[in-house]
Amino acid sequence: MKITLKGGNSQVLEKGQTVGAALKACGLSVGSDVLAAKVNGVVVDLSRPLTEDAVVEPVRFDSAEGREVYRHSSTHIMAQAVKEVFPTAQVTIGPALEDSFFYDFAFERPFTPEDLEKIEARVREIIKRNLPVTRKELSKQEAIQFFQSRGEAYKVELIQGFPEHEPISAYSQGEFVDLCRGPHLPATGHVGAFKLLTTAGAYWRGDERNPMLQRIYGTSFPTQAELDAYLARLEEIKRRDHRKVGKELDLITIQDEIGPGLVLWHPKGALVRLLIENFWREQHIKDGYDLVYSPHIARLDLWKTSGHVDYYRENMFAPMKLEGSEYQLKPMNCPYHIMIYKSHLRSYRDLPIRYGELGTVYRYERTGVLHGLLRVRGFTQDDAHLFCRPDQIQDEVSRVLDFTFFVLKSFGFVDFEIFLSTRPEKSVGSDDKWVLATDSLEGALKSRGIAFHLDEGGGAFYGPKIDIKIKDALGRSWQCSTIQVDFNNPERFELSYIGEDGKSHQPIMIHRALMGSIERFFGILVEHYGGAFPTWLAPVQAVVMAITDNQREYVNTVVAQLKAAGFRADADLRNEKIGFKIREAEKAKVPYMLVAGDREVQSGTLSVRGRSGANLGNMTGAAVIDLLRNDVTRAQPELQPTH
RNA sequence: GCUGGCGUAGCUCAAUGGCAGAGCAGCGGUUUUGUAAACCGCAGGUUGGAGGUUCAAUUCCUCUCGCCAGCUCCA
Repeated sequence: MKITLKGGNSQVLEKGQTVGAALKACGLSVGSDVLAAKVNGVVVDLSRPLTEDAVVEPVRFDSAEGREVYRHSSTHIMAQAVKEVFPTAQVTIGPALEDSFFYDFAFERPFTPEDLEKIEARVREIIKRNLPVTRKELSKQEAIQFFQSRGEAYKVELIQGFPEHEPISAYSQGEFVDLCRGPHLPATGHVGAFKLLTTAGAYWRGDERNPMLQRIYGTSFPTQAELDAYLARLEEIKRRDHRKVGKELDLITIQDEIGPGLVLWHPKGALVRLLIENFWREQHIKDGYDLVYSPHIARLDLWKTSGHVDYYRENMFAPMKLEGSEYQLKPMNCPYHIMIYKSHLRSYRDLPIRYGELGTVYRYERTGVLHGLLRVRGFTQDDAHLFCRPDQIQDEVSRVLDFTFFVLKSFGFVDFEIFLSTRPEKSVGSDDKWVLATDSLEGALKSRGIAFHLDEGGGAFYGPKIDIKIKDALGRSWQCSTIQVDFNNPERFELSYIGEDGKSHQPIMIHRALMGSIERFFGILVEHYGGAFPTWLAPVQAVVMAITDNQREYVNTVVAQLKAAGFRADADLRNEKIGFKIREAEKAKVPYMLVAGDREVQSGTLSVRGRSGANLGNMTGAAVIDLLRNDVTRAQPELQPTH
């Protein structure tokens, strides 16, 4: 058989040689960094025998596939350790995650931190034993018998769900045998640095009616340095947590007395929010939206017409009775915008119509899902509804895409991931409509040269959608923006417009949100910047500090000058040393610190210190204003919506 | 909603059945200060809430509210 190393030379080998041997024969030095191999594009164990011509390629930790193999073997080692330390624990499933892995065990009690220490010690020992990992294939019957004999009821249940006549693979390392598709590392000694992270409860097969299993999370890396870097990143995520930073910077609180998931915006947080909202409104008006307002409650009948009572009830606050009819706190803005549309007879000439609103909605979220600002019960959507003719969908969506990227970039997000979700199994609307809408969305993405992932069947029941995920400074993705075509509401509310032909037609409706929820977006912004907002969003842009009481008057004059120029500046005239004032301003993440002592008063300047200690030298008040002005305009991208 | 952990001063955290404590912040004073913490003093509490066990509960038990980590959910 002819074996070719991808991008390298070929060798003719006898059948039955292992993949590892083949890689070597092709001239590759196979060290412990080679974890597995791709044979004709499929990742397999190095110990797999080859039987026919193939292109082979080493898999290392630097690829997603390599990391998966590495973490998967790591979780097997952890499972082996748990079985050795706690023989009564039953194994269930244990997959690799992006940066880590977990394994779920059926055990009579939760694992304690002391248990984890014991398990981790045993893991190190198993790594040291350097047990070879071997694969064997069993028939379904053999597999069931084998795992039954070992008392692994969950494995048996899994196998029973497998197809009848396909062989089932199991991997063993020493005494430990696990049902597993593989592939795996050649031996346990290939794992370098290992750490158990946390424990958690998790339902068997993710179903809350099933027994609760004990999940252990862990991670592993080839070197201690890589593990340390990962742990440092986790620390950084903790440091930037918007709940912590929000409290430290006095931006927002969520208080028990007010209620869970309900946010109080303190003056500084409210100011940042105001700046976000002002920007949002200005840009929407520029981009051809009509801004509207709608009330927080409406008759329950409206929500019956919209279908929310039928399909969304469990996420709605209970209705309240008033004057013999029921009213509902709004979970969505769309019905109101629809009613504004319906308040006139519309002509095809009026379309598209774009109604935008920073609309506050209330949703009853189950207590367990609430999470700081990222998941709340009362929040403001940057919502808009576009009503257009079917032939306008693509242009409208292209326009929204341009606008979305413009807005997101303005807030400092530059990495995006785009998903196009198509028709799910349960859906409303004719085939024609779905095809037209889906083609229009795809056409819009293509017209802008935007790469996207296809999420087949991931659309809403009422229409296809485009979701945009942003990546923050720590590389985490967040879904904020969504553009959804809706065939359902125009139908339910019997929307119409008079076409060129003088007949009545149904408009297409598009829901879209750019930031999603202001609360959530604000939380993400706080974490993205670690509280150090860019100057245009900073609640306090500059603090002018007096060294001694001698400069009080001078400082006040400078502050007045900055304020007159439209900047947010405070004076710090307290009886404190300059080091203390600097420290406080640094902790408050103020972008500019302007120090005035006798020298500055003499020369009519300020000693300018940037956030995080940058010494920007001495400048006049006018020069400081230029500096701030530059900084503020630089943060707003030169780019404009391109349509 | 489920599993586990947690809840003490404005904040961060001590005290494990026996008088509730520290640092920071706050207030008063001293100090007039040069780029991330000057010094002295004062005040600050229904230990999340309700009930129970006990001579005695922050500590043990029950219920409840909230938070945290997950699970589930997110038409």
